[in-house]
Amino acid sequence: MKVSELALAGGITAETVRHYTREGLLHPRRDPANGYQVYDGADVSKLCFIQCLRSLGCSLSEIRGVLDASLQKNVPCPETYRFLADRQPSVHARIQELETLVVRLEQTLEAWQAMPGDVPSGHQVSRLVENLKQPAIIQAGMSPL
Amino acid sequence: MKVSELALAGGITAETVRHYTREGLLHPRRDPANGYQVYDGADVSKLCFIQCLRSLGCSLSEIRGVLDASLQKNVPCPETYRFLADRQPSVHARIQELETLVVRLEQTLEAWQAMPGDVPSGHQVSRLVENLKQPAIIQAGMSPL
DNA sequence: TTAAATCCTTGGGGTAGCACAAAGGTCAAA
DNA sequence: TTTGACCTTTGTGCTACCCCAAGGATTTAA
Repeated sequence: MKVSELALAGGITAETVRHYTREGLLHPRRDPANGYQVYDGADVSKLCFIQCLRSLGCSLSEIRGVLDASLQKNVPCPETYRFLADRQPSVHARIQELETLVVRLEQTLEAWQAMPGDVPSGHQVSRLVENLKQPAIIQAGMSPL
Repeated sequence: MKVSELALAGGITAETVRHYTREGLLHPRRDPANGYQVYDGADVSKLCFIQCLRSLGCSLSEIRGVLDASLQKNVPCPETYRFLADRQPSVHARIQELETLVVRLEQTLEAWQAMPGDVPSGHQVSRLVENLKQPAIIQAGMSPL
């Protein structure tokens, strides 16, 4: 299969597939006839795995590491286990963070809606948004997870 | 207060404060004596607000928009309400996504641990990680939330 | 069969949200 | 007064992409 076919299967763009390939996450073979990059079914499931890890906050180089390790030993190795296990706390923390924020957000919006008048104005409203100005639960650098 | 003091108060780096200032999110006054950027208490709560919105997945330019609108009318305006309200679904979706992924992750790790032998190897393990290769629940472009 | 539309390639540039380093000015304590 | 920790601006680098253009290959439709 060609780039855009793999991209379609993985729900991403061909550009991103090319990017992953450039970064050494995918290893297509070359069609000698036309120089096209050729992927197979294994690359589709690899791509799903990549997307899971991306969504769990892993960088491309980390993912490359996991992929390379699994590939070398031809099986998911202890390093992969460690790596995945280490991810857990930060994912839980991120979920917690988002849940806290969404509650704050909802409180703010509800209070806003409950206010008399179509277009709430004045320092009434100012106090509502104060809710969203509370000190962040966010730890440095964790947000983009 | 100076950059690094504000940074400390907000739990971020001075570089990031400077970045936000360059991007027009913060508007410090200048100490004419030494050219230092001077911030006040309002900037601290502004910074908390910024971090909340960042954590909810807003870009700096979006945040600048909200901040400018609130500043112009001297009060959080309907646009701000709309903006915040529009955020809700994607935050819920992201929480859902992370929860699904974390369950998969835990299943994978539990199954891994339950396996006989200290260093699980062979195609036994391969099948475990297959769990993480299921088609992504992820919608294009939503992950970095 | 030939022309048009749609792929593919490489290459370069742009983006956000920072981090880091250089070169110089400032400030408070010893 | 000197040291060391701060501040300033400027500029470069990073990650994980996206978008565009030039030029070749392939597919499709007349």
